[in-house]
Formats: sequence, structure tokens, C-alpha cells
Amino acid sequence: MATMQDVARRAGVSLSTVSYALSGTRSVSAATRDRVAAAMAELGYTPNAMARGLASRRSRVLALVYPAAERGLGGTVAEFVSAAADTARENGHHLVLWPFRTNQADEVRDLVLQGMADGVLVMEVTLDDPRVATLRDAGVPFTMIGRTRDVGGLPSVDVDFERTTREAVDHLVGLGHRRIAFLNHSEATATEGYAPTFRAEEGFAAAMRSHGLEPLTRRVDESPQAGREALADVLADQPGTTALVTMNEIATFGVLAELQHRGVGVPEQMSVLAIVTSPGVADMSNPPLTTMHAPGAELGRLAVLNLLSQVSGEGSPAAGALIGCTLEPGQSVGPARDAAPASGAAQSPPRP
Amino acid sequence: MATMQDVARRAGVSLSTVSYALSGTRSVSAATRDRVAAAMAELGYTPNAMARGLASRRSRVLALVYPAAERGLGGTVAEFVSAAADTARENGHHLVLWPFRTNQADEVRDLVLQGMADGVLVMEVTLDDPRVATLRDAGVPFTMIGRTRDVGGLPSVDVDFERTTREAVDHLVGLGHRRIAFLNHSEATATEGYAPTFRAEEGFAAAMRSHGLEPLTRRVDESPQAGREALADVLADQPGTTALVTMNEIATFGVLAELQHRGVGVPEQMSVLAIVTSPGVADMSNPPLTTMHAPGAELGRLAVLNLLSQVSGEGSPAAGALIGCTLEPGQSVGPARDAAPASGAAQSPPRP
DNA sequence: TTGAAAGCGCTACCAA
DNA sequence: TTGGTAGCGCTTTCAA
Repeated sequence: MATMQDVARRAGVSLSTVSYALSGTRSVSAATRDRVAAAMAELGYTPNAMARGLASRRSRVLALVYPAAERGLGGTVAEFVSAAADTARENGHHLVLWPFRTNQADEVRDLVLQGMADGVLVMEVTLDDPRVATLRDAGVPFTMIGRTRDVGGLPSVDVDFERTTREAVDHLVGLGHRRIAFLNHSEATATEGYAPTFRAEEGFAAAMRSHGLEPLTRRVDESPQAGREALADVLADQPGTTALVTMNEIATFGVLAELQHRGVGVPEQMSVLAIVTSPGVADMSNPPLTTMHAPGAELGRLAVLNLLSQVSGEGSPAAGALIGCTLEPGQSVGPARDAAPASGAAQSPPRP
Repeated sequence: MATMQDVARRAGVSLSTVSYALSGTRSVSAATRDRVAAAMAELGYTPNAMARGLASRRSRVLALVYPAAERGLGGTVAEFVSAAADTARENGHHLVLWPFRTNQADEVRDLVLQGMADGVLVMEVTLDDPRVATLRDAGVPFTMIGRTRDVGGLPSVDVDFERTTREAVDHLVGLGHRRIAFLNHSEATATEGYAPTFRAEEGFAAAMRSHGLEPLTRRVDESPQAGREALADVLADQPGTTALVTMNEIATFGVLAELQHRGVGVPEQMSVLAIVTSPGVADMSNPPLTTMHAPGAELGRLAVLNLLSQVSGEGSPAAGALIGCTLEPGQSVGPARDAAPASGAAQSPPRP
């Protein structure tokens, strides 16, 4: 392997000039720069990341910690990772996914303390996430994707669940729907402190009440079968239901299958609005789903920029950013079935 | 940050003794070892990974390259990653996931040439994978998960598709099934050279023919809707079909929904055997699926051991390992519907 | 069983 | 605009 010293000799310049030509840290004449570049090409020079890291005390690696082994990695996370990796690269960094389990807080901290990474993006943050406390106490630069119960000014980016559920409800109410049910993530996610389950549920309830409507929520296991059962459950509890908001992709498949099985037309007799979805799910069903697409890419970009601003010590990172989902029209949402014929749909009183 | 020199002073020994005490590379008296350990604890010493990497010319990082941004990361890959990470850790290494796209072969190579990683695990290998050629030519240690068209003695681990499909067919034939259809991955995966699509298809055909049966295969898009359509298609083409082998999880959901919709009992009238599945899918349906579980964990372990043997230069790594799937009984496979009533199930002649 | 010291290949400061 | 050089914190050989 050719070293920087080899390049310097070949180009007839000093080692430091090669270093500066490579990093652009100080100006180098065009002529010199060309000769250095030529020497590098001729020798097939490849910089040594360890040496650079040791000398500069920066690895130029950002660690994304995500419990991939526990959760898999869906479309939304994939969009996040993709955008985060691109943003990191544009800023001269590598974005690397470190498959640590949620209970490996110390290992995550040590990554940075040992200099393998300059900072951490923490995904799947729970309401009381042990990793966050550990990183904060160790003074390790990090940005949360999601929020703990008590955000306390810590840097974070997250889906704006309040806004997303409100827009979902507003959209449906605007179409004349009054009896709307929310099919949430599972009870298991709630038990383990998965924040979106709570934030979306609260947001949905608040939005419904702001319209004078009663929220009906069900927590549903992540399986098609559970989706079918949840639909049956909802229709038994609230027979007049004309619209569903779902935040559970796999269960939504079951819901659609069960609706078809029962001969309930979508969207003629039942509207289905899938929120916080990943790309591609809309087209996995017939009719294509109307969705509110999670802002994975935007979150990834913001999270990396936030972390870089901490790592570079430049500027004060925004404490927290909340991004809403984007409504993407499909064919699974339409006017309420009794809204068109009746004179005043929005006036129809709730049943006792 | 305390350095090794600080620890040495505090323990009253030389720097090199601290290094040896830490690495165990040469014997250190118990007394000395204890004093070094105490000094480390008192100072809160954390070793510097960059310095160690520079001096030893080894990063102790294994890079797993996987196009997470393009594919997401399902249960099988999650099991693989988990086992690979554990095996790496047991051997003093980190396993990190580097989100490179399939066309970023040079970037993957540079990872190792720059010393950020010691070797590469290449996932989602296609029949003609550009990354494999690049890594081979650069002399970078790597192990494929999957196989190119021409394996040529390159280190690899893979699912044994030939064996898995044969066992699947044997199992069904043993239950009296004669008309068996295979629902494969999509045409799109075939177009991009995704090897499992071909290997499974060929294996299924060979297994069927070895029983004197005619293979019927359909390539199905990865969506529930496509699964429903594929079932309709198969039943139209081959009305007497009594069993399905599927290698397409999402489509399988649609198949089950459509079967229920048509009132076709599972497994009384139709057996469904899902092969190369990830954990959890079996329980996502009712009745629970009978599956052949992909050996993700075993592949992860073997892949890391193979790569480590290359990196350490010790022993010759096994060129290739093929692991079959494990049959996991569920309730979606049963005797052929016309086998039970008839006198000799296995003897029932194929219809003309 | 231990110590001394020569690097590993860079960055970045101090001079010129 | 360029050169010289002192580290960065460790591993590992050579000696004792």
C-alpha cells in the first residue's frame, strides 16, 4: 500500500502538502494539486482511515443504532437509512448501522468513547429509553429518532403524530364521516413503551373530540388475522362505522381481506386511511390504499444534519423537529355512505 | 480521556505491560494484572480503537453490506444479522451493517482498502454480481451470502434451495398430493438476477419430475393482491390442485385470504406449505402455516466464521456451505383431499 | 515476567 | 503557497 509519504516523494512535494491537497484544509496551487493528484493516481494511493482518525481524533463515522435483529427493517426505516446515508456522505461521513439491541446501552456509548464513531443516531426510542440516559450522562453526541417521555431539550426528530392523526380525522370528517375507528399497533408495542402507539392514539382521540365525536380505538397485533378480527370487533361494537384509520400495515391487509369477504365495498361502504405508512404498501392492495406516508427520508436528512452540527461543534442544533406525514391519494377513501343521500351528514346525531 | 500511558504510570508498570495485560498476547503475572486492572478502573480507561487499528493494521470490524435502503430487512435477514453479530462479538469483532446499494462496488472495496473494515459479508448476491468481481480482483477478504452463477470456489454460504424444494415436494407427495403448484417470487426479482428465484424454481421442477409429476410454477408479485390473483390463475389452469408450495410471504397472505373467500378449507381441501420463511410468519395466519424456516441464524454464524478464517489468515475457509430449511409443522398442510377416502392414497393415479 | 522504543500513516501547528 | 515535525495512542519486536 502506498502511503502519503510515497505520494509526496513522487510528486516532489512535502508530506504535509499532500495532506492539504487531499483534505482541502488549506489552499494549494493548481499546479501542485495536479502533480499530487497524478502521483496518487499512479501509485493507486488509498488513504488510511485509521491513521487519519487517530491524528484528527475523528472517525467520520456516524453510528445508527437500530435493533434490526429484533424488529426487521421496514420501508419507512429503509427510506430513513437511505436519506441519512446520503446526507452523511454529502458531508464527508459514513453512516453505519450498528445492530445493537435496545438493552446494550453501554456498548453503544463505548462505540463513541472508543472512537469508532463520532456520534449516534438512536432509533426506535421508547418512552423511557435506557440508551438515551446512558448517552446523555456520558456526554456522547446523539440525536433521537422519536422522543422519550420527557424530551427535556434533547436533540430529536420525530413524526408529528398529533398533526398526522388530526389531518387524517379532518380529512375523513370533511367527507362526511362521523363514526371513525382507529386500528393502532399492538398491545405488545404499548407494553414495551413504543411511543408512536401512545402518541397516535392520543392524537386520534383529541382530533375526534375536537369534532364532537367519540373516538373508538383498537390495539391490533401485527398480523393479517388480527386485522380481520379487529374489523369484526369494531363492526360489532359500532355498527355504523364508515371509516377506519389504520397505523398497522400488516393488520390492514387482513382488514381489507375481511371487508372483501363480507362484501363491504371500499370505499363505497367503508373508507380505509392508512397512516404512517411505508412506500409500496399503497399498491399492495386492490383498490390501492389512500395513505399518509411517513416522512422517513426527511427525518433521516434532518437527523444527520442535527448530529453533524453537534459533532462539528458548530451552531446549536435544533432541539427537536416534528414532521407530518403526506396524504397520498389512493382509492380507499371516499364520502361517507350515508352522507350523500341524507340532507345534512355532518348533523347526523351520534346514537346513544 | 485516560491513555494507556496514564494507566501504566498509575499501576507502576511499563506501557507495554499494560498493552499485554489488556490483550492477553503474552503472559502477565497475576499480581501485575490485578494492579493494571485496578488502575484502569480507577481512571475509567477506555482503549482507543483508532490507535489500536493503526498499530495492528486491523480494525476488528466486519462489514455486512446489504442494500437495506432498497429491500428493507425481513425476518430472515434479521436472524442472520443477529447471529452474525453475536458470532463476531464472541471472536472479538464488531459486525456492522453498511448500507451500500448494489451498484456501489467500489465503495465497498474501499471500505477495506482504507482499513475501516477487515472483510466483507456480501448479502443479496445476484447471479452476476458486480460487487463480487470487484472484491475478488482487489484481493479483499469476503464471503458471499448466496451464490453467483459461477461460484468458482469463492467463499459462500447459502440456503440449499435444491434440497429445500425437494423436501417440500417429498413431504406433500408423501401425503398423497399429486397436483402441486409453486408460487415463486416475482418476475421482477428474476429480471434483476435474484438467484433464489431461479434455484427454487429449478429445484421444484426437478423434484416434481423425479416423482413423475408435472411442475406448475407461477412468479408472483410481492403483494397480497397478486397472491389472490395467482391462486385464481392456478386453479383455472390446473383445477385439481391440492397443494401449494409458496416462497413469497406477502403473496401467501393473499392466497390464504382468497382461499377463505372461496370457501376452500385449509388444509382439508388445499394444503399450503410456505418455504424459506422468516420467523413469525407462521403465526400471522389462521390456521397457522406449516413452514420450512430459512436457516438465517446458521448462515450468519457460518458466514462470520468463514470470513474470520480469511481475515486471520488461519486455515483454509470452506469454499461453500449449503444449509437446508427446517420443516416446522403448522396446520396448513394435510393429506390430499381425495387421498383419505380412496384406498391407497399414494397410489392414486394422476388424472389425465 | 517485564521494559524500552520504533514505528503504524496521518493531521495540524509553527515557520518560512 | 509550501515544508518540517511533533504528536495521535497503541502494537510488537528486541533485550533484559
